[in-house]
Amino acid sequence: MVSIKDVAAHAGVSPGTVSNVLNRPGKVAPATRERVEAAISELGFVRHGSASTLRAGHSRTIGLSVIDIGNPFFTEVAAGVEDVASELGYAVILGNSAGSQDKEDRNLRVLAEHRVRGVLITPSGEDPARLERLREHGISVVLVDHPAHRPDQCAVAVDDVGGGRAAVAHLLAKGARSVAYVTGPLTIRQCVERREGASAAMRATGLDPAGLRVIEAMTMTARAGEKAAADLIASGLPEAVFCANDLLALGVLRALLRAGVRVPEDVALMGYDDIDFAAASTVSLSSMRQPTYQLGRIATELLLDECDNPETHAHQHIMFQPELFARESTQ
Amino acid sequence: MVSIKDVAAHAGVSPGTVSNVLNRPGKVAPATRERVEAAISELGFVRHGSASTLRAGHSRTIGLSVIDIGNPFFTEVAAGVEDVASELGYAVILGNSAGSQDKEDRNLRVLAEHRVRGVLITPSGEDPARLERLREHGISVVLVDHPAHRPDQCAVAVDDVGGGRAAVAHLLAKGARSVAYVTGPLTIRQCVERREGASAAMRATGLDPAGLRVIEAMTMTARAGEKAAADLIASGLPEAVFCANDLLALGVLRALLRAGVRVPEDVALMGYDDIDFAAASTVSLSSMRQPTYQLGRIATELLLDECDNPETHAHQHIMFQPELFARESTQ
DNA sequence: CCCCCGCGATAGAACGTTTTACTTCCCGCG
DNA sequence: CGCGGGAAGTAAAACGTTCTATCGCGGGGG
Repeated sequence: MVSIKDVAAHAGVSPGTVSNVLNRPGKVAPATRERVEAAISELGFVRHGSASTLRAGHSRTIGLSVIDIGNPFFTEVAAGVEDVASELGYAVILGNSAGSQDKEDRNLRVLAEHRVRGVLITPSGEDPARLERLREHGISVVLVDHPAHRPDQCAVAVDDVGGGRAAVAHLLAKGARSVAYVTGPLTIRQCVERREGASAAMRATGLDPAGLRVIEAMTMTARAGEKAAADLIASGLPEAVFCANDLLALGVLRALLRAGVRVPEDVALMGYDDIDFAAASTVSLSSMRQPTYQLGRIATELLLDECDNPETHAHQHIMFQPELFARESTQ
Repeated sequence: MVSIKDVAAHAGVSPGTVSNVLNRPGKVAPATRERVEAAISELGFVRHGSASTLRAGHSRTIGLSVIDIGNPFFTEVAAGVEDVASELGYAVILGNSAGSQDKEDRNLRVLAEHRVRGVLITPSGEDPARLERLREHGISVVLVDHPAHRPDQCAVAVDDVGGGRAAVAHLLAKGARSVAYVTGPLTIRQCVERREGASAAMRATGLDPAGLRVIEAMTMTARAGEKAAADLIASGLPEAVFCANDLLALGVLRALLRAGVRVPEDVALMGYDDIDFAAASTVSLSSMRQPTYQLGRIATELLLDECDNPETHAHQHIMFQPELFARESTQ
């Protein structure tokens, strides 16, 4: 294994100079720099990142912890993160919490051990303490798709209450009077806030928000949506169904159609996230679009700014508004 | 920042003993072990992974390099990888090559710098030399969704020629005589092999394989599929369209329907991968299913076996057969 | 002519672990 | 009673960088 010393010997300079070529090429005379660079490529040297991290006290790696990597929503976020990170020469360690706090904890521990420069996280629960521990270890944290826990922290979020309200307002405007809300675990903030928005919309129309029928699925997947639809069918269909995300909605749609229920004639249906597949489904799905890719990009830019320019960095709380796309499922 | 020395001092032992507690708890007397463990949790110590990697010579991290993280196919693979890795205490660094060799090179360099234990890769081109360089640095490589370059290497693949043949044979059996193949870049092996399979199927039915109309898209996305469909419509529709993946097929489907072309009456349509959304689309999509999650799981198991048991490890070349699912789009 | 300054490069310590060789202690056996 | 040997723990070197202090050198100002 060729190290910086071998390169130094081969180029007839000291290891320190090689390090300078690597890290601040401006500080070294052009002639020697070229000699060192020649030696580097000749010997096929690649820097030992761990040694560098150990000595320098920080790495060029960030962590990304998401709730469900199988969800196109997070995939798009991840794409935004990856793009920015790789532009700035950072690597991304991916952690999938799959909605489990345990798994999230394990992932965060791995990230802490790696001394990542910072962490982007969509927390799966509401326990800021775990994130505090990261900050104590000098790891910056930016919340993604989640409002800030505290002022001295960046966060990039989308207005979920507003989104839930707009979605259900739309359903009510189409004439529905009974609405069901198919949601993921109510430990997930997004699910809770979208429900609040839904209730608010009902209240605003003069309906009793207690009439909102809530079906809580264990996971936010199409399969879980199918099961939820079976429940709905068994216990009497509402006039409209609002789902906490598109995966659930697609599952509900599939199960309803299979049972001979017509959408939107018998039941109107709204999803959330406006994933690419929403518009392509059997009955194209009305949904709330969020700026996913941008969410990832901006969060990463904030994080890396916080890491690279700690003194000039200004913490920001960014809140996007989701956008309603009405399609066949709510005609 | 609390180090192993602080823990040692706090527990009244030497740093070496703390290291032993961490790495081979069996070697240390129960009483001292407890004392050390108490100190660890009391001080909130977390091991410095880089120092550990530096000294031990290897890390507990693997790299995963995929062609398109936006494609549910790869997402499912990644889920399989992540599950196995996290079960065995490994972290995963994700790299998205987005089909670009440059980006893939950059990602591999980052992985090499991190001295990852091994790399799982779906190569986006056919240049084994880059992977050789990794192996020279002592990094094991397992190919995912790609046959092995060499015997002393693990690989987990799916029979793409067979899949392409089965898909087109199905279209021909449904009565189509003219077939178009909508594919991604023909630098991607999967695209090439599925075309070969398609040609073989035509030959087997007594048709001239040169009659297979090939439309090459720059990316394998729904958007690219829509554009390809526009081309098809402009230049005269075939009786059947076979797409190199479901994303392309969904795009083609969307564009065809929008143009008033009926599927399958006017044009039969086949996708590939059988992503979850294939069955849920406007006209449910016939497709070739591949064991994606298993692909990721098995590849990771092979990789970690190779890393952890280098002497007993037997290299394997695994080849799965894809499975045809016929749905409305080819009725 | 000498002193000082800055540029370019160097020597060597330091980062936090793991590992090897070594010490100490105690037990059992001849 | 002495000796061998295992168990438990320690001291110190080593891993490959980065960084701080330092040095030599040439040039410009006093």
